[in-house]
Amino acid sequence: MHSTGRTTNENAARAVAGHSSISSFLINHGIKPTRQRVAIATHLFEKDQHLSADIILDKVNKDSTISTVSKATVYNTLKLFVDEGILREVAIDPERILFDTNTKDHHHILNVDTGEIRDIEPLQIDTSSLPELLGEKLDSVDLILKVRNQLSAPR
Amino acid sequence: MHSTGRTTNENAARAVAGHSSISSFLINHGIKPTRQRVAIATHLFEKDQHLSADIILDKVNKDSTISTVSKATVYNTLKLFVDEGILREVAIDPERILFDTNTKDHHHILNVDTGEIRDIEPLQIDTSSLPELLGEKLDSVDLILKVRNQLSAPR
DNA sequence: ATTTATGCAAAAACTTTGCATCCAG
DNA sequence: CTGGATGCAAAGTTTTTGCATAAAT
Repeated sequence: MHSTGRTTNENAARAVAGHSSISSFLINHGIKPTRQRVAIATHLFEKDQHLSADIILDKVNKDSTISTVSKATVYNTLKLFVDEGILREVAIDPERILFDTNTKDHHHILNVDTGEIRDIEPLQIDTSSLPELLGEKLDSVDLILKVRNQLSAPR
Repeated sequence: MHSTGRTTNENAARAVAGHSSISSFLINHGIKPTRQRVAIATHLFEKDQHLSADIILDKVNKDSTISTVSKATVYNTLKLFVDEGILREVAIDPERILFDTNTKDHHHILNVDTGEIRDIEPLQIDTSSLPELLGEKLDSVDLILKVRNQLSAPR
């Protein structure tokens, strides 16, 4: 229902590239660009990444060239960004709720040894054996491939 | 490394069916069957289900024909069950960490309107377009299909 | 001036830890 | 007895809420 002809992520990238046009990026999505929100958005959207609420808090308050922010505001702002569709909340690792700045259709690889998360292109999934959805429609497909380091036998 | 010729779930079902042989089920998995653990396991494994820590606490303490249990013990016991492989921690909904009594290979459908979670058989996934895993090996595949109720137009 | 939105301190909810107690050998 | 395991109160984290303040009309 946002009527730009551009995807969210192109906007985000452009906004960051164009430095302080983070503001217009937020405005374009119906979000008032307060100092705190601009500070949070600047750190969030600097690249595609998966961050937890308190990592974001740290980032923002360490480099507080823009503004310092409370924990509550970080949580509230992240929730707002999710509601407005510029950020995605993902349950990749049960240990931590992460926010994913890539809102395009994609899947994840989680290295359970290192905690590293990588984005991958959507894979083909054969849903022909799926039981029919009565009165329901498919909304999204979350796929997480968990991998481990090959510590021992290379074979 | 557990050497019964039976799957975990058959054991669980049998254990519950055979009433107080929950104890032997726990013992078979190297878990000392204390009163608290038996109480928790009895409620957990009564059927395949997805429960959060405090739902389990409620269940156990409401019907405390066996024992009453503190919150901490529920958390510690659940973690123990996960470590011993009779329970699975799943990140299906970012809002809540759930424990899944079905430890067989399977996937999930989450109805985001109702919060209901259903198990489904593993679907075929085409991994041919996957980037190669250098020094890593695939450990598990988590697939969550999110569905919505068809509130409006059926077409 | 009134209304609506914002940001944060405090409260609530969730999870972990340290230690007193229990139990098996 | 003794050593290891157990269970929980209390501490530590994380998240939400309610309200004082700020912005917009």
